[in-house]
Amino acid sequence: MSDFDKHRSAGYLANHMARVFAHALAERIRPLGLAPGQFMTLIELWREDGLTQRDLVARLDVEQATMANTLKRMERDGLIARRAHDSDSRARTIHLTEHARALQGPAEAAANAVNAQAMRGMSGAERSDFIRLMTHAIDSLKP
Amino acid sequence: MSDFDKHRSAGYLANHMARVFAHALAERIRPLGLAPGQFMTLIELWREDGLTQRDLVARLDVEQATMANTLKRMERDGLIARRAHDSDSRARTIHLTEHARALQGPAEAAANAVNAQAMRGMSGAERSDFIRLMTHAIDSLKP
DNA sequence: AGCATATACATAGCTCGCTATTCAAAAGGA
DNA sequence: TCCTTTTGAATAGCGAGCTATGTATATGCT
Repeated sequence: MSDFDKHRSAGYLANHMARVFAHALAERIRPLGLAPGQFMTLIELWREDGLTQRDLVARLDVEQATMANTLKRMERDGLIARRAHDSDSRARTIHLTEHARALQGPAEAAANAVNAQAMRGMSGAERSDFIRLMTHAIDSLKP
Repeated sequence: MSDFDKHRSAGYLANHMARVFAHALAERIRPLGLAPGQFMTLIELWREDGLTQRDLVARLDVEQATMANTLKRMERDGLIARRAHDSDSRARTIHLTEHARALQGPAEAAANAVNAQAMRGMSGAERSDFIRLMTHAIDSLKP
């Protein structure tokens, strides 16, 4: 009846692939007490501490409400602390705890391992095509 | 401090890409009263009606609990009806309503349009590489 | 036949996306 | 200065993914 084949649909594959990536990452960082959504936030804070929620929203391209909830969980889990902003009393700056700082090495190793596993068997050219084509799709779909 | 670049991380891009795909699809099928998670289930039921929840779980590679909740929402929204299974009283067969059947054309058109937009500007070879490399990553990560 | 195991589904409770709304503070214009 | 608009963040509520558990029915073994 239909010519729609999900195994040839970029959108279906993108969803499926994101789920298996998230699952693989979750397995590896769970022992560290981390969840995948927290990981991306940590990456930005490892790069630069003391960002505001607004900064993180811009860097990670998620909605503000999503980030607010992620930060709430991270605060609950002892990964971040928030301090009053110097010059804007609406904002708070976000700071890694010692514990979160200590996780950088193992967490990045976990992410690198997952990426390596996903691309195992791809040539170097295929790997850069893969990255390039995903970036292309993102740019083409983003409003 | 770190050599981790999210714009070169397959996992980060996979997550980001899945989000923009889902957002683009959601926008286009919302007028039909559909959400993205329901769409994939409908694809299977358009192909073959009267499947069980178990069949759908196997075909779509999601967890049983995820499918149970999706089906509950689809029943609530008048997309499916469930009937007692012929020979197994634990199971129920899942049947599309007339309304859901009528959505096949426009919904598949929406999905095709999103895929086309994502791959706009890719050559034919790049498109098939894209599909192939995503499939490769899924297979490499799946347990 | 009877009991143990396996299976189909439902439910609870979590993460992490989203939209929409609200609130307080900052910035800007008259 | 005062008022409007903009902006930073929180919250409510939903979808869709997950794990873990519960419950009823089938199935299989002895």
